[in-house]
Amino acid sequence: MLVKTETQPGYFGHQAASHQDVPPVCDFAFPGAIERMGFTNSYPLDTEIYGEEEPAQYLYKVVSGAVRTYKILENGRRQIAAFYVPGDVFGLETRDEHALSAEAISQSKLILVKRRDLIALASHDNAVARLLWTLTAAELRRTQDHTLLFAMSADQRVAGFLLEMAERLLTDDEVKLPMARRDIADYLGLTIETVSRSLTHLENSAAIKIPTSRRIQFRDYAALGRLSA
Amino acid sequence: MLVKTETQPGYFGHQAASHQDVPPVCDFAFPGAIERMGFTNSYPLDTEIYGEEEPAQYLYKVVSGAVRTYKILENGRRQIAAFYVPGDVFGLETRDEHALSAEAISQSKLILVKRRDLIALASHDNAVARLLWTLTAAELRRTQDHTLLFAMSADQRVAGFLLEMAERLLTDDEVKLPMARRDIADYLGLTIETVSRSLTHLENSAAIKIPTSRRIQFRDYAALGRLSA
DNA sequence: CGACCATTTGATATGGATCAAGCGATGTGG
DNA sequence: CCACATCGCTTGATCCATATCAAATGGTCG
Repeated sequence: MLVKTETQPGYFGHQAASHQDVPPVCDFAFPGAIERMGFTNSYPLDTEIYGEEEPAQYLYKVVSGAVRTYKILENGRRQIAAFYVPGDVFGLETRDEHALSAEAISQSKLILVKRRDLIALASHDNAVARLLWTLTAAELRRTQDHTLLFAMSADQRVAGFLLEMAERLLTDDEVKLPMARRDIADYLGLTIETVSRSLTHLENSAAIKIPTSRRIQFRDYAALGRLSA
Repeated sequence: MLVKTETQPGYFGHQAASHQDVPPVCDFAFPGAIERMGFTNSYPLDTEIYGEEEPAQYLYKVVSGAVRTYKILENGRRQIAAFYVPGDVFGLETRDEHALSAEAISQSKLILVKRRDLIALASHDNAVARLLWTLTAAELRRTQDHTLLFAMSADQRVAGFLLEMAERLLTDDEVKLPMARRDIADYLGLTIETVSRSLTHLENSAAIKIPTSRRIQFRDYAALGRLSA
């Protein structure tokens, strides 16, 4: 549960099908009709998508690549709030200005939809209004789960992080991490050294295997789950 | 910004007045018409309002007293997610089950509104739909700010916490804390001893004065702000 | 092949946890 | 009204997980 995230609409069961009459362009979380209101844009590695306190003009959906949102604290530390991978939606701000900055972690292709248009649409299309709510709610859930990680030890945080990534990126019992150790460290509130050591612990305890630093093979979910608990 | 929270509707300026035609029973965050759909209930000190994984039946607004939401981790630690004081709304869950438990921190009076009724209303009243979204968004913002605290030192977390409380509870340069040290510790991811020591540091540095353990007088906001930064 | 940068590994330092005592308010019974 | 128990908080002493500092390794790209 802790590492469960949910990007799909449909928390309210009977309402989930509200967009199914429109053939979806993408597999989930936001429907074709809305995507077609937007356009595609590409971002090279480590480029800014938007900055903190910039006006929030767009809602973004990841087509390919990956994105981090973060904030630089006055003490110089960077806290990463979330990672977004293909299918995820981000940038749906609640005020007119972004609370966080966003950067492409790797060469990324995004769909951008004008926030103003969406809000206007939501004011007479109830399904759109519900979608905006649902997306915000999913983000809230994800952020709450993130908070819980901070009550745990370094090894537990890393295990929890891996399970979160596995849920979103697993293919053939392996995850190709889109982010560097520094990003993982800044997401978990640890140093890169500690992240590295924790990964080594997990490998030594036969929970995972690390053929290369970006590839994590899952050997023993139960062990990871026990740790992340 | 870090400790800024916002319970009032109206992120979108021109939309904020959508409920003003109904005379509000309470001062802010959710309008009289909706409150009248609900009823009042009282909870003694330290009693459960709802438990994790219970069906989410109601939305709650604090009339008097105070509430904490939290989760008990498998390692036995309790992570407090948020505190709610008079005027605050909580319990607006995204799925059909609560993600967190809620308890009254002190003798509390709450207004309860049936979640199902609200969602039904939202499906044809656009202003209600926007309100639900706005409330969820405010909660997201609050949770994001909470996450940032974990990137800081103990003294900084405590200073940040005090500023957050000041924003919501300040009268005459003094805050009457509704919660015990243990609650503060579990909110900040520290021990009660460390919270106590940090408060002493802040008092020694003349930023605050602590006439009794529940009363905090603010002497030097700049110093607190500098710390919490 | 060689330079560069990310990652891992090693040695040491430290902030906050833990363990343990003291203190101060509140309440109870004599 | 005062001993005395209780409970929450503060203060003190020590320990430990993780940070920090430093070096070695390895993968990538010219």
